[in-house]
Amino acid sequence: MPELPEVEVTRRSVAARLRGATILSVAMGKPLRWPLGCEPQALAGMRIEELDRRGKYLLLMLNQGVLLVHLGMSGSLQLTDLVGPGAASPLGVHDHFELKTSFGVLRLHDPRRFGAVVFAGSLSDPVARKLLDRLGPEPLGPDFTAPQMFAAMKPHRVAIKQVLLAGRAVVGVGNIYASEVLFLARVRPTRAANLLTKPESVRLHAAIQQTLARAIDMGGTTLRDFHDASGSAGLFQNHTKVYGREGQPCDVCKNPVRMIRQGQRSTFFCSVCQAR
DNA sequence: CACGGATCCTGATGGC
DNA sequence: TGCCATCAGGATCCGT
Repeated sequence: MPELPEVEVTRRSVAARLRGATILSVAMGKPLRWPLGCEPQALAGMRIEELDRRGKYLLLMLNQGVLLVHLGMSGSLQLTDLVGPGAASPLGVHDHFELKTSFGVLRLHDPRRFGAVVFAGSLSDPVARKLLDRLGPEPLGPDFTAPQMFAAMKPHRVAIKQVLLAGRAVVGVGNIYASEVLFLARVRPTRAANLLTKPESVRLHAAIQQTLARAIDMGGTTLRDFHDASGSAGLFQNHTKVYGREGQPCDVCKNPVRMIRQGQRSTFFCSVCQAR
């Protein structure tokens, strides 16, 4: 499910309510992608000082460490009251991690369990660095520039869409937004990354920033089950130009949108608007 | 290093 | 209705 916009929407929906909360207890369901890395109850008593994000990782900054939360393909967070009418019910079959805090109950719901919650002593801890070090620049941050992205494409002769997904040239662009961004930039997804021209890299850079920012503003993309921590669905799925629109007329030229497979993932594009 | 493919897991969907 | 194959928003690991 979640690409960068969905994680950011999740972060925003949780941050204001959990900042300053003290962890009271921890409950776990089935194993996630990676082990937590500490005794669950060792988190009790720690305080959540800030909620940050790096790529698709949500970072719960604690006074004695950090929890790195990844939503995988099907994860979402839910935040409910600790007591009262809106209080959390017992853990469901797909609830695999729960933090009871003084300000509310935070749960990770993740049917496919590709998600993860990992504790590290700090962001410079090897545990955290192993996950974060390889990530490319933040698409909405100052390190992401058209020249930097152009240079990052140079070592790669594979299709540009796959390079976007790999997260080294820029982080956070997943399968939906990769198709959208390439359409907006008028670059064919199959183009060899190292053959991207400078003008194209300028267009692609702008398309990435614009598309992700817009998706965040719209609350992300809800295809089937994404919701922010308060339960609200996103709206961006109503505005995709190519993703999920195989056979439908292109917004710009009316030619049918095509679907191909690249690396076992679907790619959508317009063969006229994205001629090469 | 770069690349392609298998892999983790569950649920929805479509063909027969 | 059941059964089977395929596909789904991610990302790592392994062999070449």
